[in-house]
Amino acid sequence: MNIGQRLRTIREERGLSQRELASLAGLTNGTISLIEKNKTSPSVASLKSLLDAIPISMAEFFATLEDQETPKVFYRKNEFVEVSPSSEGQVSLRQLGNAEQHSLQVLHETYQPGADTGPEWIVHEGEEAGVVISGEVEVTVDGMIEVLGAGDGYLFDSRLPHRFRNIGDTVCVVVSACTPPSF
Amino acid sequence: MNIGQRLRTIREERGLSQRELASLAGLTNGTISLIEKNKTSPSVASLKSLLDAIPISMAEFFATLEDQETPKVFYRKNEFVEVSPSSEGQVSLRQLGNAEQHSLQVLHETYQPGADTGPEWIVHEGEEAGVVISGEVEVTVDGMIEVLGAGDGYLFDSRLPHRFRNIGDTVCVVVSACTPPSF
DNA sequence: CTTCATTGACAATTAAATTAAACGCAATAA
DNA sequence: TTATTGCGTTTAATTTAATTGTCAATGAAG
Repeated sequence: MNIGQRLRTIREERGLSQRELASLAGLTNGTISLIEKNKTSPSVASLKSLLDAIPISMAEFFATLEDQETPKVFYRKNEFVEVSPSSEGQVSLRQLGNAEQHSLQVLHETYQPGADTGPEWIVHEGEEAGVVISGEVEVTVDGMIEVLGAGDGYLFDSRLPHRFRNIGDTVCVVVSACTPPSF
Repeated sequence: MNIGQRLRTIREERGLSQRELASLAGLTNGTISLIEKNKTSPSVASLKSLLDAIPISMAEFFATLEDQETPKVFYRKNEFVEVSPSSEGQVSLRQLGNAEQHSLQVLHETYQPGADTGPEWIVHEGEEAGVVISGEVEVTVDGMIEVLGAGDGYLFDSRLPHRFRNIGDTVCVVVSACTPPSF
């Protein structure tokens, strides 16, 4: 659905800061930040307050949001959705399309030098594969460690504990696919 | 907004029970019950799940909801919204219009025999007045107690602690007004 | 009438959204 | 430099929504 991007767009169109809109709507700037980053799904009541303050109707808000929602096939690079859970800026996971509606999740991943998805192990259902586009990444799967460079790839059962680390001194870019989508 | 009534209407149009819709949407029947009674404001994500299961788009849902939202002046009796906080069934507070947008709140109140808004005192901003339509009600305001019958009325500063009790053996009906709306 | 199934509602618990207070960053001015 | 202001973000605590496990009421079947 990407409520967040839509809200941010119309907020910025009006030249409002998160704090300004927050005070108009009777909410806090923190809440707006979380909503715009799709870290939380606002209650209908909260969203209504925000839209009343802008102002724009719920129907309008969702109309243009759902228009672009007819089976979408092509995505420009700025349409990828950032989904990195802990946003330390070290790891960027940019998702192709609005997942959840598909049984396939494709990510455009960027690992800054030193970036690390661990040390807690990632475990989830499905299978996972990827190709390294540039840089180097150390991939650990169920105890097996390998350093992959541009052109290399991986494929494993996601239920095996796994971890990614950029141990080099250049940015590492990976394109990966998971099924079913989860993380 | 009355999300609840709108949801209930379209759900019943499709001949779905709360449980059926709940399982389709991946929620629980309890949640739907609360939403339909306007006891909670669902998250956009929850509402989306429900509407996808019906199915109907968000825009559609809010469009017809906001259509009837152009400055409404007349209300049929079935359009009053029940707002009694603790629904013991003893006290019914049916609100004229969709408050919050107005600085005046009018309630059509029904007190069953023995019904009591106490013993905790009600205190809020504004003024409050009412007329007894039928039956008898004991009204206590700031320690002053009076029993009012059909045709009688009251008017006081809402900041004074107050309480209503139907001490008779017949249903008591009162029409009241508050400003600003709150309870 | 009893039994079984289904309905909507509710209280207590769990999960999630929201707040309040910070933080880091960039631009500006002293 | 060193404050100062305004921005978006983040974290912990609080508030609110959602779930779970009932409950009484209704209706159909035996």
